Amino acid sequence: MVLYAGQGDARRSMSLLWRPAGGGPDRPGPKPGLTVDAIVDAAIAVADEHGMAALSMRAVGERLGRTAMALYTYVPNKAELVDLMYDKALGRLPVDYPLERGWRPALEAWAADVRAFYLRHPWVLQVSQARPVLGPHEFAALEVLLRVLRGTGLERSVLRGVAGAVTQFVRGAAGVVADVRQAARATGVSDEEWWFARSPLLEEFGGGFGERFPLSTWIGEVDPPAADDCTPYLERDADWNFEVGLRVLLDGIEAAVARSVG
Amino acid sequence: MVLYAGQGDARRSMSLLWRPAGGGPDRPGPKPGLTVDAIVDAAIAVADEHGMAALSMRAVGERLGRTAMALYTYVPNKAELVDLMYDKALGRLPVDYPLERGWRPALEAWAADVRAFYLRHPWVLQVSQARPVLGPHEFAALEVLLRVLRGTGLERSVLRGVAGAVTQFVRGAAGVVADVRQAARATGVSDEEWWFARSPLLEEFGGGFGERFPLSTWIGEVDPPAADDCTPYLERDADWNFEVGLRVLLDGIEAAVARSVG
DNA sequence: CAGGTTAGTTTATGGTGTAAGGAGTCGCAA
DNA sequence: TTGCGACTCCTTACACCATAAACTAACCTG
Repeated sequence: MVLYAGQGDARRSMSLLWRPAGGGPDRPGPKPGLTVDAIVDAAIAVADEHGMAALSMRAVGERLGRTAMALYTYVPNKAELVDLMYDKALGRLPVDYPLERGWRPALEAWAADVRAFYLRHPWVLQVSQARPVLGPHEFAALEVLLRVLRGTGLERSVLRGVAGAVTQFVRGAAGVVADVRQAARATGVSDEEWWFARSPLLEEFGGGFGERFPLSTWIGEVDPPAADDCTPYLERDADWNFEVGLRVLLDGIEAAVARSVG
Repeated sequence: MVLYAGQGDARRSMSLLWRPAGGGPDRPGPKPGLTVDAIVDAAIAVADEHGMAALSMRAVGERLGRTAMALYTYVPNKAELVDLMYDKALGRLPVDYPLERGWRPALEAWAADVRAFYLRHPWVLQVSQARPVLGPHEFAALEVLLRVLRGTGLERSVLRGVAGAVTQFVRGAAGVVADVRQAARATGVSDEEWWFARSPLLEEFGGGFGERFPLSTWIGEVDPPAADDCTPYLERDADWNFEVGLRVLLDGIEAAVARSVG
Protein backbone atom coordinates (compact mmCIF):
# COMPACT_ATOMS: atom_id res chain seq x y z
CA MET A 1 0.00 0.00 0.00
CA VAL A 2 1.25 3.46 -0.87
CA LEU A 3 0.82 5.95 1.92
CA TYR A 4 0.45 9.67 1.72
CA ALA A 5 1.18 11.59 4.84
CA GLY A 6 -0.03 14.91 5.99
CA GLN A 7 -3.46 14.79 4.48
CA GLY A 8 -4.98 15.86 7.72
CA ASP A 9 -3.00 18.24 9.79
CA ALA A 10 -0.20 19.90 7.90
CA ARG A 11 0.83 21.83 11.00
CA ARG A 12 1.19 18.72 13.16
CA SER A 13 3.13 17.04 10.39
CA MET A 14 5.59 19.90 10.06
CA SER A 15 6.04 20.35 13.78
CA LEU A 16 6.98 16.70 14.07
CA LEU A 17 9.48 16.91 11.23
CA TRP A 18 11.09 20.05 12.55
CA ARG A 19 10.77 19.09 16.23
CA PRO A 20 13.64 20.38 18.35
CA ALA A 21 16.16 17.93 19.75
CA GLY A 22 15.44 18.26 23.49
CA GLY A 23 12.33 16.95 25.19
CA GLY A 24 9.46 19.28 25.91
CA PRO A 25 8.45 20.72 29.29
CA ASP A 26 6.80 18.58 31.96
CA ARG A 27 3.20 17.79 31.19
CA PRO A 28 0.48 16.31 33.37
CA GLY A 29 -0.20 12.61 33.13
CA PRO A 30 2.15 9.67 33.24
CA LYS A 31 5.72 10.16 32.08
CA PRO A 32 6.07 9.24 28.44
CA GLY A 33 7.84 5.92 28.24
CA LEU A 34 8.78 6.49 24.64
CA THR A 35 9.94 9.33 22.45
CA VAL A 36 9.30 10.10 18.84
CA ASP A 37 12.98 9.58 18.19
CA ALA A 38 12.99 6.14 19.79
CA ILE A 39 10.02 5.13 17.69
CA VAL A 40 11.55 6.45 14.50
CA ASP A 41 14.83 4.70 15.26
CA ALA A 42 13.05 1.43 15.94
CA ALA A 43 11.10 1.77 12.71
CA ILE A 44 14.29 2.45 10.76
CA ALA A 45 15.86 -0.61 12.33
CA VAL A 46 12.91 -2.77 11.32
CA ALA A 47 13.00 -1.46 7.77
CA ASP A 48 16.76 -1.84 7.51
CA GLU A 49 16.65 -5.40 8.76
CA HIS A 50 13.51 -6.78 7.20
CA GLY A 51 12.56 -4.36 4.47
CA MET A 52 9.73 -1.92 4.05
CA ALA A 53 7.23 -4.73 3.58
CA ALA A 54 7.84 -5.88 7.15
CA LEU A 55 7.34 -2.42 8.60
CA SER A 56 4.11 -2.59 10.54
CA MET A 57 3.01 -0.63 13.54
CA ARG A 58 2.92 -3.89 15.47
CA ALA A 59 6.49 -4.74 14.51
CA VAL A 60 7.74 -1.34 15.61
CA GLY A 61 5.77 -1.52 18.83
CA GLU A 62 7.07 -4.98 19.63
CA ARG A 63 10.64 -3.84 19.17
CA LEU A 64 9.97 -1.26 21.87
CA GLY A 65 8.05 -3.62 24.13
CA ARG A 66 4.74 -1.89 23.45
CA THR A 67 1.63 -2.53 21.44
CA ALA A 68 1.01 -1.00 18.06
CA MET A 69 -1.53 1.41 19.48
CA ALA A 70 0.95 2.88 21.94
CA LEU A 71 2.74 4.52 19.02
CA TYR A 72 -0.29 6.55 18.07
CA THR A 73 0.18 8.93 20.96
CA TYR A 74 3.51 9.97 19.50
CA VAL A 75 2.89 9.66 15.78
CA PRO A 76 -0.43 10.38 14.10
CA ASN A 77 -0.30 7.48 11.66
CA LYS A 78 1.96 5.20 9.70
CA ALA A 79 2.42 7.51 6.74
CA GLU A 80 3.69 10.20 9.05
CA LEU A 81 6.04 7.74 10.69
CA VAL A 82 7.47 6.82 7.31
CA ASP A 83 8.07 10.48 6.57
CA LEU A 84 9.89 10.86 9.86
CA MET A 85 11.99 7.78 9.11
CA TYR A 86 12.81 9.18 5.70
CA ASP A 87 13.95 12.52 6.94
CA LYS A 88 15.92 11.10 9.84
CA ALA A 89 17.71 8.62 7.58
CA LEU A 90 18.66 11.39 5.16
CA GLY A 91 20.44 13.00 8.09
CA ARG A 92 23.04 10.26 7.89
CA LEU A 93 24.16 11.35 4.44
CA PRO A 94 27.64 12.88 4.13
CA VAL A 95 27.56 16.60 3.56
CA ASP A 96 31.05 17.74 2.64
CA TYR A 97 32.22 17.67 -0.95
CA PRO A 98 35.11 20.04 -1.50
CA LEU A 99 35.12 21.71 -4.87
CA GLU A 100 38.81 22.44 -5.09
CA ARG A 101 39.37 20.07 -7.97
CA GLY A 102 36.18 21.17 -9.68
CA TRP A 103 32.62 19.93 -9.64
CA ARG A 104 33.21 16.62 -11.40
CA PRO A 105 35.15 14.71 -8.75
CA ALA A 106 32.85 16.19 -6.12
CA LEU A 107 29.80 14.96 -7.98
CA GLU A 108 31.36 11.54 -8.44
CA ALA A 109 31.98 11.28 -4.72
CA TRP A 110 28.46 12.46 -4.03
CA ALA A 111 26.95 9.88 -6.37
CA ALA A 112 28.97 7.08 -4.81
CA ASP A 113 27.96 8.13 -1.30
CA VAL A 114 24.30 8.46 -2.13
CA ARG A 115 24.29 5.11 -3.85
CA ALA A 116 25.94 3.50 -0.84
CA PHE A 117 23.39 5.19 1.39
CA TYR A 118 20.49 3.80 -0.63
CA LEU A 119 22.01 0.34 -0.45
CA ARG A 120 22.31 0.65 3.30
CA HIS A 121 18.71 1.84 3.61
CA PRO A 122 16.92 0.39 0.59
CA TRP A 123 13.51 1.20 1.96
CA VAL A 124 14.21 4.89 1.44
CA LEU A 125 13.73 4.29 -2.27
CA GLN A 126 10.21 3.11 -1.61
CA VAL A 127 9.05 6.28 0.08
CA SER A 128 6.72 8.00 -2.32
CA GLN A 129 8.34 10.88 -4.12
CA ALA A 130 4.96 12.41 -4.79
CA ARG A 131 4.91 15.04 -2.15
CA PRO A 132 8.31 15.98 -0.78
CA VAL A 133 8.58 15.23 2.90
CA LEU A 134 9.79 18.79 3.50
CA GLY A 135 11.87 17.86 6.51
CA PRO A 136 15.11 19.56 7.50
CA HIS A 137 17.36 16.77 6.32
CA GLU A 138 15.70 16.50 2.95
CA PHE A 139 16.48 20.13 2.34
CA ALA A 140 19.98 19.70 3.70
CA ALA A 141 20.55 16.86 1.24
CA LEU A 142 19.23 18.93 -1.64
CA GLU A 143 21.45 21.76 -0.52
CA VAL A 144 24.51 19.50 -0.66
CA LEU A 145 23.79 18.43 -4.22
CA LEU A 146 23.08 21.94 -5.36
CA ARG A 147 26.26 23.24 -3.79
CA VAL A 148 28.21 20.78 -5.88
CA LEU A 149 26.22 21.43 -9.03
CA ARG A 150 26.53 25.16 -8.71
CA GLY A 151 30.17 24.61 -9.53
CA THR A 152 29.10 24.01 -13.10
CA GLY A 153 27.88 27.57 -13.41
CA LEU A 154 24.80 26.42 -15.26
CA GLU A 155 21.72 28.58 -15.13
CA ARG A 156 18.88 27.67 -12.84
CA SER A 157 16.45 26.14 -15.31
CA VAL A 158 19.14 23.85 -16.71
CA LEU A 159 20.39 23.01 -13.27
CA ARG A 160 16.95 21.78 -12.28
CA GLY A 161 16.99 19.29 -15.11
CA VAL A 162 20.54 18.23 -14.35
CA ALA A 163 19.83 17.76 -10.67
CA GLY A 164 16.83 15.69 -11.57
CA ALA A 165 18.74 13.54 -14.02
CA VAL A 166 21.55 12.85 -11.59
CA THR A 167 19.11 12.04 -8.81
CA GLN A 168 17.02 9.74 -10.99
CA PHE A 169 20.07 7.93 -12.21
CA VAL A 170 21.48 7.26 -8.76
CA ARG A 171 18.10 6.29 -7.38
CA GLY A 172 17.39 3.96 -10.25
CA ALA A 173 20.78 2.32 -10.26
CA ALA A 174 20.69 1.76 -6.53
CA GLY A 175 17.10 0.60 -6.71
CA VAL A 176 17.85 -2.29 -9.01
CA VAL A 177 20.58 -3.60 -6.73
CA ALA A 178 18.49 -3.02 -3.64
CA ASP A 179 15.55 -4.83 -5.16
CA VAL A 180 17.69 -7.79 -6.10
CA ARG A 181 19.14 -8.10 -2.63
CA GLN A 182 15.77 -7.67 -1.02
CA ALA A 183 14.23 -10.33 -3.24
CA ALA A 184 17.01 -12.75 -2.42
CA ARG A 185 16.52 -12.17 1.29
CA ALA A 186 12.74 -12.25 1.18
CA THR A 187 12.44 -15.42 -0.87
CA GLY A 188 15.51 -17.23 0.37
CA VAL A 189 16.44 -17.94 -3.22
CA SER A 190 19.78 -16.59 -4.36
CA ASP A 191 20.01 -14.87 -7.69
CA GLU A 192 22.13 -17.62 -9.09
CA GLU A 193 19.61 -20.29 -8.11
CA TRP A 194 16.84 -18.22 -9.54
CA TRP A 195 18.51 -17.81 -12.89
CA PHE A 196 19.60 -21.39 -12.93
CA ALA A 197 15.96 -22.47 -12.66
CA ARG A 198 14.77 -20.09 -15.34
CA SER A 199 17.31 -19.86 -18.13
CA PRO A 200 16.58 -23.32 -19.55
CA LEU A 201 12.86 -22.55 -19.42
CA LEU A 202 13.41 -19.45 -21.49
CA GLU A 203 14.65 -21.49 -24.41
CA GLU A 204 11.92 -24.09 -23.84
CA PHE A 205 8.99 -21.66 -23.81
CA GLY A 206 10.50 -18.82 -25.78
CA GLY A 207 10.77 -20.98 -28.86
CA GLY A 208 13.97 -20.02 -30.65
CA PHE A 209 14.76 -17.36 -28.14
CA GLY A 210 18.16 -16.54 -29.61
CA GLU A 211 16.66 -15.75 -33.00
CA ARG A 212 13.64 -13.88 -31.70
CA PHE A 213 15.68 -11.66 -29.36
CA PRO A 214 19.19 -11.53 -30.74
CA LEU A 215 20.21 -8.28 -29.11
CA SER A 216 18.87 -9.23 -25.69
CA THR A 217 20.80 -12.45 -25.97
CA TRP A 218 23.90 -10.58 -27.06
CA ILE A 219 23.80 -8.05 -24.26
CA GLY A 220 23.13 -10.77 -21.71
CA GLU A 221 26.25 -12.69 -22.57
CA VAL A 222 29.16 -12.27 -20.24
CA ASP A 223 32.18 -10.53 -21.67
CA PRO A 224 35.04 -12.50 -20.16
CA PRO A 225 34.67 -16.21 -20.91
CA ALA A 226 33.49 -16.94 -17.38
CA ALA A 227 31.11 -19.64 -18.54
CA ASP A 228 28.17 -21.23 -16.70
CA ASP A 229 26.84 -17.77 -15.98
CA CYS A 230 23.84 -16.24 -17.66
CA THR A 231 22.96 -13.24 -15.55
CA PRO A 232 22.25 -10.04 -17.45
CA TYR A 233 21.43 -7.65 -14.65
CA LEU A 234 23.24 -9.07 -11.72
CA GLU A 235 24.66 -7.22 -8.80
CA ARG A 236 28.13 -8.11 -10.02
CA ASP A 237 27.63 -6.05 -13.17
CA ALA A 238 25.87 -3.31 -11.30
CA ASP A 239 29.00 -1.57 -10.09
CA TRP A 240 30.45 -1.42 -13.56
CA ASN A 241 27.18 -0.25 -15.08
CA PHE A 242 26.94 2.47 -12.48
CA GLU A 243 30.42 3.67 -13.34
CA VAL A 244 29.71 3.74 -17.06
CA GLY A 245 26.33 5.37 -16.69
CA LEU A 246 27.66 8.02 -14.35
CA ARG A 247 30.52 8.85 -16.68
CA VAL A 248 28.11 9.29 -19.55
CA LEU A 249 25.92 11.54 -17.45
CA LEU A 250 28.84 13.67 -16.30
CA ASP A 251 30.13 13.95 -19.85
CA GLY A 252 26.72 15.24 -20.79
CA ILE A 253 26.85 17.83 -18.04
CA GLU A 254 30.25 18.93 -19.26
CA ALA A 255 28.81 19.36 -22.73
CA ALA A 256 26.07 21.53 -21.28
CA VAL A 257 28.66 23.58 -19.41
CA ALA A 258 30.71 24.03 -22.57
CA ARG A 259 27.59 25.11 -24.45
CA SER A 260 26.57 27.60 -21.80
CA VAL A 261 30.03 29.14 -21.66
CA GLY A 262 30.85 29.21 -25.34
CA MET B 1 3.66 -5.16 0.44
CA VAL B 2 6.26 -6.05 -2.14
CA LEU B 3 5.56 -9.26 -3.93
CA TYR B 4 7.97 -11.64 -5.52
CA ALA B 5 6.58 -14.02 -8.06
CA GLY B 6 7.75 -17.37 -9.17
CA GLN B 7 9.18 -18.56 -5.90
CA GLY B 8 7.31 -21.76 -6.20
CA ASP B 9 6.92 -23.16 -9.63
CA ALA B 10 9.18 -21.56 -12.17
CA ARG B 11 7.74 -23.74 -14.91
CA ARG B 12 4.14 -22.75 -14.24
CA SER B 13 5.19 -19.12 -14.07
CA MET B 14 6.94 -19.25 -17.42
CA SER B 15 4.20 -21.20 -19.14
CA LEU B 16 1.72 -18.53 -18.09
CA LEU B 17 3.90 -15.72 -19.35
CA TRP B 18 4.55 -17.39 -22.67
CA ARG B 19 1.08 -18.89 -23.00
CA PRO B 20 -0.11 -19.11 -26.60
CA ALA B 21 -2.93 -16.87 -27.79
CA GLY B 22 -5.59 -19.49 -28.51
CA GLY B 23 -7.50 -21.40 -25.85
CA GLY B 24 -6.46 -24.91 -24.93
CA PRO B 25 -8.23 -28.18 -25.85
CA ASP B 26 -11.48 -29.26 -24.20
CA ARG B 27 -11.06 -30.51 -20.69
CA PRO B 28 -13.51 -32.27 -18.39
CA GLY B 29 -15.39 -30.27 -15.84
CA PRO B 30 -17.40 -27.08 -16.23
CA LYS B 31 -16.49 -24.65 -18.99
CA PRO B 32 -14.14 -21.96 -17.78
CA GLY B 33 -16.09 -18.76 -17.45
CA LEU B 34 -12.97 -16.67 -17.42
CA THR B 35 -9.63 -16.59 -19.17
CA VAL B 36 -6.21 -15.56 -17.97
CA ASP B 37 -6.30 -12.72 -20.46
CA ALA B 38 -9.62 -11.43 -19.18
CA ILE B 39 -8.28 -11.47 -15.64
CA VAL B 40 -5.08 -9.71 -16.59
CA ASP B 41 -7.02 -7.09 -18.55
CA ALA B 42 -9.33 -6.49 -15.63
CA ALA B 43 -6.39 -6.18 -13.27
CA ILE B 44 -4.70 -3.70 -15.59
CA ALA B 45 -7.90 -1.71 -15.74
CA VAL B 46 -8.12 -1.60 -11.96
CA ALA B 47 -4.50 -0.52 -11.64
CA ASP B 48 -4.83 2.09 -14.38
CA GLU B 49 -7.93 3.57 -12.83
CA HIS B 50 -7.25 3.38 -9.11
CA GLY B 51 -3.53 2.73 -8.79
CA MET B 52 -1.53 -0.23 -7.67
CA ALA B 53 -2.59 0.26 -4.05
CA ALA B 54 -6.18 -0.51 -5.02
CA LEU B 55 -5.25 -3.69 -6.84
CA SER B 56 -6.66 -6.50 -4.76
CA MET B 57 -7.82 -9.91 -5.80
CA ARG B 58 -11.26 -8.96 -4.65
CA ALA B 59 -11.31 -5.82 -6.78
CA VAL B 60 -10.28 -7.74 -9.86
CA GLY B 61 -12.80 -10.47 -9.16
CA GLU B 62 -15.60 -7.99 -8.64
CA ARG B 63 -14.86 -6.34 -11.94
CA LEU B 64 -15.44 -9.72 -13.54
CA GLY B 65 -18.49 -10.57 -11.46
CA ARG B 66 -16.65 -13.24 -9.49
CA THR B 67 -15.21 -13.65 -6.05
CA ALA B 68 -11.56 -13.19 -5.34
CA MET B 69 -11.02 -16.91 -4.99
CA ALA B 70 -12.31 -17.61 -8.47
CA LEU B 71 -9.14 -16.09 -9.88
CA TYR B 72 -6.95 -18.66 -8.22
CA THR B 73 -7.91 -21.34 -10.69
CA TYR B 74 -6.37 -19.27 -13.45
CA VAL B 75 -3.51 -17.51 -11.70
CA PRO B 76 -1.46 -19.04 -8.90
CA ASN B 77 -1.23 -15.92 -6.77
CA LYS B 78 -1.21 -12.15 -6.80
CA ALA B 79 2.50 -11.77 -7.51
CA GLU B 80 2.16 -13.88 -10.61
CA LEU B 81 -0.82 -11.82 -11.70
CA VAL B 82 1.22 -8.67 -11.35
CA ASP B 83 3.93 -10.18 -13.52
CA LEU B 84 1.37 -11.04 -16.16
CA MET B 85 -0.02 -7.51 -16.01
CA TYR B 86 3.46 -6.12 -16.38
CA ASP B 87 4.35 -8.14 -19.41
CA LYS B 88 1.01 -7.59 -21.10
CA ALA B 89 1.20 -3.85 -20.57
CA LEU B 90 4.68 -3.72 -22.05
CA GLY B 91 3.15 -5.18 -25.18
CA ARG B 92 1.45 -1.85 -25.77
CA LEU B 93 4.76 -0.05 -26.23
CA PRO B 94 5.62 1.23 -29.70
CA VAL B 95 8.29 -0.79 -31.42
CA ASP B 96 9.37 1.06 -34.52
CA TYR B 97 12.10 3.66 -34.35
CA PRO B 98 13.71 4.21 -37.73
CA LEU B 99 17.40 4.93 -37.59
CA GLU B 100 17.67 6.81 -40.87
CA ARG B 101 18.54 10.10 -39.21
CA GLY B 102 20.80 8.40 -36.71
CA TRP B 103 20.35 7.03 -33.23
CA ARG B 104 19.77 10.33 -31.48
CA PRO B 105 16.35 11.26 -32.83
CA ALA B 106 15.32 7.64 -32.53
CA LEU B 107 16.33 7.54 -28.89
CA GLU B 108 14.55 10.81 -28.24
CA ALA B 109 11.38 9.41 -29.71
CA TRP B 110 11.81 6.23 -27.70
CA ALA B 111 12.29 8.13 -24.47
CA ALA B 112 9.19 10.24 -25.08
CA ASP B 113 7.11 7.17 -25.88
CA VAL B 114 8.28 5.22 -22.86
CA ARG B 115 7.67 8.17 -20.61
CA ALA B 116 4.16 8.57 -21.99
CA PHE B 117 3.62 4.86 -21.49
CA TYR B 118 4.64 5.05 -17.85
CA LEU B 119 2.33 7.97 -17.31
CA ARG B 120 -0.50 6.02 -18.86
CA HIS B 121 0.28 3.01 -16.67
CA PRO B 122 1.99 4.40 -13.58
CA TRP B 123 1.66 1.16 -11.68
CA VAL B 124 4.21 -0.42 -14.02
CA LEU B 125 6.87 1.58 -12.20
CA GLN B 126 5.94 -0.12 -8.96
CA VAL B 127 6.57 -3.63 -10.17
CA SER B 128 9.70 -4.82 -8.46
CA GLN B 129 12.71 -4.69 -10.71
CA ALA B 130 14.43 -7.30 -8.63
CA ARG B 131 13.87 -10.31 -10.78
CA PRO B 132 13.03 -9.58 -14.39
CA VAL B 133 9.63 -10.87 -15.31
CA LEU B 134 11.17 -12.67 -18.29
CA GLY B 135 8.03 -12.43 -20.36
CA PRO B 136 7.96 -12.08 -24.14
CA HIS B 137 7.06 -8.40 -24.16
CA GLU B 138 9.74 -7.48 -21.70
CA PHE B 139 12.32 -8.93 -24.01
CA ALA B 140 10.67 -7.30 -26.99
CA ALA B 141 10.89 -3.93 -25.24
CA LEU B 142 14.53 -4.49 -24.40
CA GLU B 143 15.13 -5.49 -27.99
CA VAL B 144 13.63 -2.23 -29.22
CA LEU B 145 15.90 -0.13 -27.02
CA LEU B 146 18.96 -2.12 -27.94
CA ARG B 147 18.21 -1.84 -31.65
CA VAL B 148 18.24 1.93 -31.28
CA LEU B 149 21.31 1.98 -29.07
CA ARG B 150 23.25 -0.30 -31.36
CA GLY B 151 23.26 2.62 -33.74
CA THR B 152 25.85 4.21 -31.49
CA GLY B 153 28.32 1.47 -32.29
CA LEU B 154 29.38 1.31 -28.65
CA GLU B 155 30.83 -1.90 -27.36
CA ARG B 156 28.74 -4.23 -25.29
CA SER B 157 29.98 -3.44 -21.80
CA VAL B 158 29.50 0.29 -22.35
CA LEU B 159 26.16 -0.24 -23.95
CA ARG B 160 24.93 -2.04 -20.86
CA GLY B 161 25.73 0.98 -18.74
CA VAL B 162 24.17 3.35 -21.25
CA ALA B 163 21.02 1.29 -21.55
CA GLY B 164 20.76 1.26 -17.79
CA ALA B 165 21.29 4.98 -17.47
CA VAL B 166 18.69 5.81 -20.10
CA THR B 167 16.19 3.41 -18.56
CA GLN B 168 16.75 4.71 -15.05
CA PHE B 169 16.38 8.28 -16.18
CA VAL B 170 13.11 7.74 -18.00
CA ARG B 171 11.72 5.60 -15.20
CA GLY B 172 12.70 8.11 -12.57
CA ALA B 173 11.45 11.13 -14.42
CA ALA B 174 8.14 9.49 -15.18
CA GLY B 175 7.91 8.17 -11.64
CA VAL B 176 7.96 11.57 -10.05
CA VAL B 177 5.15 12.82 -12.24
CA ALA B 178 3.18 9.62 -11.80
CA ASP B 179 3.57 9.77 -8.04
CA VAL B 180 2.40 13.37 -7.93
CA ARG B 181 -0.68 12.63 -9.98
CA GLN B 182 -1.47 9.53 -7.98
CA ALA B 183 -1.10 11.39 -4.72
CA ALA B 184 -3.41 14.13 -5.92
CA ARG B 185 -6.00 11.56 -6.94
CA ALA B 186 -5.66 9.43 -3.83
CA THR B 187 -5.88 12.25 -1.33
CA GLY B 188 -8.20 14.54 -3.23
CA VAL B 189 -5.83 17.41 -2.52
CA SER B 190 -4.40 19.16 -5.54
CA ASP B 191 -0.74 19.94 -5.61
CA GLU B 192 -1.44 23.65 -5.46
CA GLU B 193 -3.58 23.28 -2.37
CA TRP B 194 -0.97 21.06 -0.77
CA TRP B 195 1.82 23.55 -1.30
CA PHE B 196 -0.38 26.43 -0.32
CA ALA B 197 -0.91 24.78 3.08
CA ARG B 198 2.75 23.99 3.61
CA SER B 199 4.88 26.80 2.28
CA PRO B 200 4.04 29.22 5.10
CA LEU B 201 4.71 26.46 7.63
CA LEU B 202 8.17 25.95 6.19
CA GLU B 203 9.17 29.44 7.14
CA GLU B 204 7.44 29.15 10.50
CA PHE B 205 9.08 25.91 11.59
CA GLY B 206 12.22 26.08 9.50
CA GLY B 207 13.39 29.18 11.33
CA GLY B 208 15.11 31.39 8.77
CA PHE B 209 14.58 28.92 6.02
CA GLY B 210 15.95 31.18 3.30
CA GLU B 211 19.26 31.60 5.10
CA ARG B 212 19.60 27.96 6.13
CA PHE B 213 18.85 26.61 2.67
CA PRO B 214 19.74 29.32 0.21
CA LEU B 215 20.27 27.08 -2.80
CA SER B 216 17.09 25.09 -2.25
CA THR B 217 15.23 28.37 -2.04
CA TRP B 218 16.95 29.63 -5.15
CA ILE B 219 16.19 26.56 -7.25
CA GLY B 220 12.62 26.51 -6.05
CA GLU B 221 11.91 29.99 -7.27
CA VAL B 222 10.04 30.29 -10.52
CA ASP B 223 11.98 31.77 -13.40
CA PRO B 224 9.36 33.89 -15.11
CA PRO B 225 7.79 36.35 -12.70
CA ALA B 226 4.60 34.28 -12.48
CA ALA B 227 4.10 35.11 -8.84
CA ASP B 228 1.90 33.41 -6.23
CA ASP B 229 3.45 30.08 -7.18
CA CYS B 230 5.91 28.19 -5.06
CA THR B 231 6.15 24.75 -6.59
CA PRO B 232 9.66 23.41 -7.05
CA TYR B 233 8.95 19.98 -8.46
CA LEU B 234 5.61 20.38 -10.08
CA GLU B 235 4.30 18.55 -13.06
CA ARG B 236 4.47 21.77 -15.01
CA ASP B 237 8.24 21.83 -14.68
CA ALA B 238 8.51 18.12 -15.27
CA ASP B 239 8.29 18.31 -19.05
CA TRP B 240 11.01 20.87 -19.20
CA ASN B 241 13.21 19.00 -16.76
CA PHE B 242 12.77 15.85 -18.77
CA GLU B 243 13.86 17.63 -21.91
CA VAL B 244 16.94 19.09 -20.26
CA GLY B 245 17.92 15.88 -18.53
CA LEU B 246 17.50 13.84 -21.66
CA ARG B 247 19.60 16.25 -23.68
CA VAL B 248 22.37 16.03 -21.11
CA LEU B 249 22.22 12.27 -21.17
CA LEU B 250 22.31 12.09 -24.96
CA ASP B 251 25.19 14.52 -25.07
CA GLY B 252 27.01 12.18 -22.74
CA ILE B 253 26.34 9.25 -25.02
CA GLU B 254 27.67 11.25 -27.94
CA ALA B 255 30.82 11.91 -25.98
CA ALA B 256 31.20 8.19 -25.34
CA VAL B 257 30.70 7.50 -29.02
CA ALA B 258 33.31 10.07 -29.96
CA ARG B 259 35.72 8.56 -27.47
CA SER B 260 35.19 5.03 -28.72
CA VAL B 261 35.66 6.09 -32.34
CA GLY B 262 38.56 8.46 -31.91
C1' DC C 1 -24.95 -43.47 -16.34
C1' DA C 2 -20.64 -43.55 -13.19
C1' DG C 3 -16.06 -41.43 -12.19
C1' DG C 4 -13.11 -38.20 -12.29
C1' DT C 5 -11.77 -33.59 -13.30
C1' DT C 6 -12.55 -28.88 -13.07
C1' DA C 7 -14.80 -23.98 -11.88
C1' DG C 8 -16.30 -21.44 -8.54
C1' DT C 9 -18.14 -20.85 -3.97
C1' DT C 10 -18.04 -20.43 1.11
C1' DT C 11 -15.53 -20.48 5.18
C1' DA C 12 -11.53 -19.75 7.95
C1' DT C 13 -6.79 -18.09 9.32
C1' DG C 14 -3.58 -14.82 10.29
C1' DG C 15 -2.05 -10.58 8.74
C1' DT C 16 -2.77 -5.16 8.20
C1' DG C 17 -3.97 0.08 9.91
C1' DT C 18 -6.47 2.41 13.12
C1' DA C 19 -11.04 4.09 15.51
C1' DA C 20 -13.15 3.81 20.15
C1' DG C 21 -13.22 3.43 24.79
C1' DG C 22 -11.32 2.41 29.25
C1' DA C 23 -7.76 2.07 32.99
C1' DG C 24 -4.25 3.90 35.31
C1' DT C 25 -0.70 8.14 36.25
C1' DC C 26 0.64 12.32 37.19
C1' DG C 27 0.87 17.85 37.56
C1' DC C 28 -1.42 21.44 39.41
C1' DA C 29 -5.00 24.38 41.48
C1' DA C 30 -8.25 24.65 45.08
C1' DT D 1 -5.03 16.95 50.58
C1' DT D 2 -8.03 16.36 47.18
C1' DG D 3 -9.77 16.03 42.96
C1' DC D 4 -9.83 17.59 38.10
C1' DG D 5 -8.07 17.19 33.71
C1' DA D 6 -4.53 15.90 30.76
C1' DC D 7 -1.93 12.27 29.44
C1' DT D 8 -0.02 7.29 28.29
C1' DC D 9 -1.05 2.91 27.13
C1' DC D 10 -3.99 -1.03 26.72
C1' DT D 11 -7.85 -3.93 24.99
C1' DT D 12 -11.29 -4.47 21.82
C1' DA D 13 -13.27 -4.06 17.40
C1' DC D 14 -13.71 -3.29 12.44
C1' DA D 15 -12.74 -3.46 7.74
C1' DC D 16 -9.60 -4.90 4.67
C1' DC D 17 -5.94 -8.01 2.71
C1' DA D 18 -3.97 -12.81 0.54
C1' DT D 19 -4.90 -17.37 0.41
C1' DA D 20 -5.53 -22.38 2.40
C1' DA D 21 -9.16 -25.86 2.73
C1' DA D 22 -13.32 -27.87 2.02
C1' DC D 23 -17.34 -28.05 -0.59
C1' DT D 24 -20.84 -27.83 -4.57
C1' DA D 25 -21.99 -28.09 -9.10
C1' DA D 26 -20.92 -28.58 -13.85
C1' DC D 27 -19.07 -31.17 -17.49
C1' DC D 28 -16.19 -34.71 -20.50
C1' DT D 29 -14.98 -39.37 -21.11
C1' DG D 30 -15.41 -44.23 -20.14
